[in-house]
Formats: sequence, structure tokens, C-alpha cells
Amino acid sequence: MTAESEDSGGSEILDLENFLPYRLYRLADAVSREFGAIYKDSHGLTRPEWRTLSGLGQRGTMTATELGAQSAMHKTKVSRAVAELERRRWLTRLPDENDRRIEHLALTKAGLAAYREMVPLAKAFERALLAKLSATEQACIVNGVASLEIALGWKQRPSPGDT
Amino acid sequence: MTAESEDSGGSEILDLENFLPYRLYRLADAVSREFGAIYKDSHGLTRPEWRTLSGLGQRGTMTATELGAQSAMHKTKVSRAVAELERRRWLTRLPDENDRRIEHLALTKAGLAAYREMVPLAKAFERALLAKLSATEQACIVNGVASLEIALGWKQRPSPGDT
DNA sequence: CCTAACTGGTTTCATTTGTAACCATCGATA
DNA sequence: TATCGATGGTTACAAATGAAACCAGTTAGG
Repeated sequence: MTAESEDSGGSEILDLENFLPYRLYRLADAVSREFGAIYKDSHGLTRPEWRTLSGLGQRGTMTATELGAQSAMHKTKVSRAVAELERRRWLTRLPDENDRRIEHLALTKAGLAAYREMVPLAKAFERALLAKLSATEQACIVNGVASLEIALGWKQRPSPGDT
Repeated sequence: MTAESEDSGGSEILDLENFLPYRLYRLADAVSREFGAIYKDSHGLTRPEWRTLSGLGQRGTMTATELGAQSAMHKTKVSRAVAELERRRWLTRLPDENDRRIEHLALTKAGLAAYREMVPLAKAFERALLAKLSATEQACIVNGVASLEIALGWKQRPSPGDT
């Protein structure tokens, strides 16, 4: 630690541009906005709709609650996104045999087609983003995010034996 | 690189939980929401209002456009946040001598008091967040974010000679 | 000068969001 | 089996947001 410009202590002022919550938010917002243009322009999807599509495409079938948990969405967002995708006939609801409150959601053929179309675009976007960084920097951001996720108690620390 | 679980290539599916834009957004959203509780509960501020307060507290005086640039807000957000803070008598507008379109914004005594009250809370929040990480992890996330900011062209790479 | 293009900032309107209330159903229990 | 509390999901309403229209005021040309 040399003469750091980090000043989380003494001064009376807060340097917004170096304030982690702000930087994190601004970054995520910009990245998300840029990526959002992809699913918005190509299919007119909102973020909750994209996440729903993505979640169901990945897992095959889920209830609304599970979907919300997996993709970090409030239940009202899930509800509305599901309604819209259903309206498009991109997904269907299957009643549960035992519990009539629950519906099992799944993509239709059309929904799956859209999903399959989106996946490569998403991966390409991520790859292009990371490609702007050196290998070290890539590892840094990925690990950094992972460690914060763990610190927030969302995930378990990977068992020693992984990379 | 051992047997990574990273799969940005082959598979037909996208693992949302490992998709960087998603992880970044979810993380920033959670952190921001948690921090937001601080200025919301203590003073009923919205995020744009907090950023305005913070920006002016830090810089002393700015025009609305400058404020928007510094704190990454759309001009309508700035306009509304400024209006609200003015209504609270936390800031005042000073007309510019040469250009009557411009107003120089500055915090009033009351605004400054609120700012001074918030600063330690913000710093404490950031410190507590980082304290959940090891020194290495802290460096990782901070550098990772910085490198992405640079990659997006927002900042210059620090001249070799800094930490 | 007079107009046309531009800039700083506000307002309007449609959309998105969050909170809370709500409805239906389930499970436990008396 | 009647009731009470939890749970899955939707809806109503208010607030926050973004895009685009808008209103000065300013600058550059002709």
C-alpha cells in the first residue's frame, strides 16, 4: 500500500466517482442497458421478459416463484412478464396436479425458438465485453463479483479443489 | 485454466446465474438497494436526489448538465431531483451572468448539513461492504470495476507510476 | 439584423416499477 | 370439519422513469 488515493476515512467529503456502490451501479446499468438493446431491438422484450425467457429456456420448466428466485425478480415482475409472454404464445402454464395454486411454466415451440436465437447473441455480448480486458482483469472482475456474491450470502464458497 | 465450468461457447443454453451482465446487475441492484435504505429512511431521498446532494456537496457548485455528467443521470432526473431539493430548501439556483439559460446550483446551509450527516454513513457502508472481503478480494473487485470502466471508455488508464 | 441550428433545462405522456391489498388454495390444528 | 395462518399468484394504485416535445436563450451565417 503506497500513497493511496483511497479515502474511506478522514475527509469530510465523499468522492462519488470512487464510491463503490455508485461505480457498481453505473457499470451494471450501462452494461445492462447495452445488452438490453439486443433483446429489445430484436424482439421488443423488456428485461423481466428476457429473464423469464432465459430462465425457462435454461431450466425447462419452473413455477413463477422458482423463476423469481432464479432470476432475482419481484413476483409482480414475474407475473407481468409471464402474462406478456403467454400473450405472445411463447409460454404456457400447466396446472399442478396436487396444488391448484401453482402453475408450471414452460416455453412453447415459438418461445424456445426465440430463446435459441437469443443465446448466441448473449454469449457473444459477454465474450465481447470480456475481450476488452486482459486475462488478469477478466479473472479479477469475475472473481471480484463472485466474492461479493458470497459475502452477501447468496452462494457458498466453492469447495477447495476447484479452479 | 483447468476444467472450467465457464461455457461461453458451445452449449445451446445460457447459464443465467453465470452470465456476467446479469450477475453485475443483480449485485449492483442489491448493494444499491441496501445503501438506498440509508438515505431513504433517514431523509426520504430518492437515488437521484441523493446523487445530487452528493455531487454538489463534493464539488460545491455545478450546473445541471455538469451534475448529470458527474453522477450519470439523465437530464430529466437531474431536473426533478433539483426541483425537489430546492423545494426542501436544500439547494439554490444562481443565475449565470453571461448565459441566462444556465443556473449554478449550490447547497444551502441545510443541504450541506444533510450532506455532512450522510457522508460518514456512506463511508461506513462502503467500509462494511468491503470488510466482508479479504484484502485480495477487495483489490480484485475494485480493480475489476476500474478496468471495465476503462474498457467502456469512461476513464483513462492510470499513468504507470500510480499504485 | 434575421433566421436557422444548437444548447440548457423543463414538462408532458406513456411505460415500468414497487408496495400493499387482495383472492384462492393449502396445511395444520383444535 | 371449521378455522387460522401461510403461500402462490394477480391486481390496484402511486411513484419513478425515459423519450420526445417543448421553451427559452445563444451562436453562427447570410
